Amino acid sequence: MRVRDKLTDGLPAPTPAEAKIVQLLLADYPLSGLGTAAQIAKRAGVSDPTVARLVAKLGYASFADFQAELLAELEARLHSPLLMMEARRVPAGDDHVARAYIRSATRRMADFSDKVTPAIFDQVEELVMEAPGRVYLLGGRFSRHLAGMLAGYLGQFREGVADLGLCSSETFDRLVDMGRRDVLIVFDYRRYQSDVVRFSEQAAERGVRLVLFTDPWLSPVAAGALHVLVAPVEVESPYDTFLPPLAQVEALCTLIVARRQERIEKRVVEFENAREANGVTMSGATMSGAATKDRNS
Amino acid sequence: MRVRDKLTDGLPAPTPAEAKIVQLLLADYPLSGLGTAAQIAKRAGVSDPTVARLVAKLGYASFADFQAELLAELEARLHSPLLMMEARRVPAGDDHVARAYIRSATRRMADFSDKVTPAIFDQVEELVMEAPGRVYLLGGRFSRHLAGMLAGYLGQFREGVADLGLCSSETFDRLVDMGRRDVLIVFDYRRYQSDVVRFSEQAAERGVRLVLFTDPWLSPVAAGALHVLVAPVEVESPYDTFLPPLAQVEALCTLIVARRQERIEKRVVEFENAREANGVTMSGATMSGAATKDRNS
DNA sequence: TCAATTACGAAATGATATTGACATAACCGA
DNA sequence: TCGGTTATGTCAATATCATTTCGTAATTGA
Repeated sequence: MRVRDKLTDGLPAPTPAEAKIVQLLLADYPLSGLGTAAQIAKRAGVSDPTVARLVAKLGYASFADFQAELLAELEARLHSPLLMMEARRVPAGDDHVARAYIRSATRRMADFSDKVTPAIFDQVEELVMEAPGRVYLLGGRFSRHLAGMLAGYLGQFREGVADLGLCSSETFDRLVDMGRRDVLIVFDYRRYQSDVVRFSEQAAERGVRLVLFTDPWLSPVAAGALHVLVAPVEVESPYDTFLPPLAQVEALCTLIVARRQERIEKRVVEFENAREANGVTMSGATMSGAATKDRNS
Repeated sequence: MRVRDKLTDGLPAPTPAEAKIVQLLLADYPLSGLGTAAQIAKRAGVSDPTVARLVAKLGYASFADFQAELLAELEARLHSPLLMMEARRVPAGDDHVARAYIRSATRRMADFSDKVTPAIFDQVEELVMEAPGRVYLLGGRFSRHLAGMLAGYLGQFREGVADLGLCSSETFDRLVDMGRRDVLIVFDYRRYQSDVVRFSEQAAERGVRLVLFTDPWLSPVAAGALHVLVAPVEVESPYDTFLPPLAQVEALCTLIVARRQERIEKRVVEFENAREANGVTMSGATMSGAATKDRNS
């Protein structure tokens, strides 16, 4: 039963003081119930114990219990309209699964874009580009592909970038080469993989500075990480989405390029020349892509 | 200034503990900030005074002051649902590079989500899941990670999935095993890689059915492909984005799961058991993630 | 009008929260 | 490697809160 219903129908014969409180709580439901019991009492013009007695009468074990239910309702009310907001344009429901998924993921991205903390990107950018040692990349079963992608970009930006790939027994051998001067970038999303966590912990013990990409539930790696980049992953799908994490990766790369333009340009040009010379990319009618693409299209 | 803005931009260089709190508060904003400071501290894994110090740093006289503003915002939001739209404020222009990028990518995604053609997903789903032979995955320098990710998912859905990884000279040896019964899924975005194109063409000649993920300028592979999935890649960045392509990949997987539930569930459960038995994932307080995750958080 | 019952507030209490002071640990520059 | 600095947890003091107890006022039924 909803809290609101209990307020309206839960009391067969409310006393005058009770009526005052109920009226106040319903006035701008559910916000008025969010403060302390004392505040409610004062605003309703009754004494503190009367409020306590009321919630007890309504069947709650305590005022805290009552407030917890109120919060749960508020959460439901706050979450669903937010996520439905943009979906309403389309008579959702019998939409195609694929399009529904992309819409859902897009909404998640929009939600995420308002919660980005730029400062952490600055810090990670600084750490990764200034690290005197090497930069190692590690990921879980799926997230390792994010690691690989970031490794690909970083390799264009600086030397000494190493993608550890799949975490195997041999991977642990790499630990002996890792130390204070190095940085380890870990991707770990639920369900957190024990080998990734163990490797990260051992690296942290060796003084390696850790950067962690994870979900809001925080991988255990977070404990030893210097910087933690959190991204939402939930969508209307049995699987979690990697779109927000990928957005973080790409945003970080964009930031690095913006900050270290001169240093990177030289390096990228050399790469391009090497690739060109070996005919790696199609020469013909291709547009200038990647790092050198023109911006006017 | 809104509380949320202070959280995202109020700290030029948040300390690790501060970052933890900020992320928690943003995670399900603004509800997570409604409890007591002690609750927040416990959930963020920091001490009570650290929370108090943070709100002080953000310019609030006290924690109560901070919470009062939070409540005021919540009230405004609840009273006029239209205000929720206003939350999508227009960036001032001198926005941080990282956030500007994510906003840009989000807009690209929103644009893309209106242009999805569901039919092609159905066709690809059918082709991939019904193919009597094997399913091969191939990608370019960066896009091969998308291929790897899709390979990871597909491997859970059916047998005979092979990620070809980096296109090397040895990769071409695999051609001899490929034939009419097989499917090759190619990821090729500008700049199109000649080895990927050549491999795909030769596969097509052998009767392998091709599925191509590419950008609007169409990789040369498109000529011999049975199905082509196009996704926009341009953003406000020197690099192209892989967000829309990744969204396609994830949407395809979601579709497959939705269509082949029974068949897949058995397979996934077996995988899970094997992983469980070998302690691959953290056993403790981890939520049930991925395919078996619960949806009530 | 009276007595019994219920409602209610004042004060007290035990618990909890906030915040300041202090100490330790981590970090940074030399 | 070593001071100086900052960050952060521990402890303690104070304030506040929820809740119990008790006494009084209001209400009800005869």
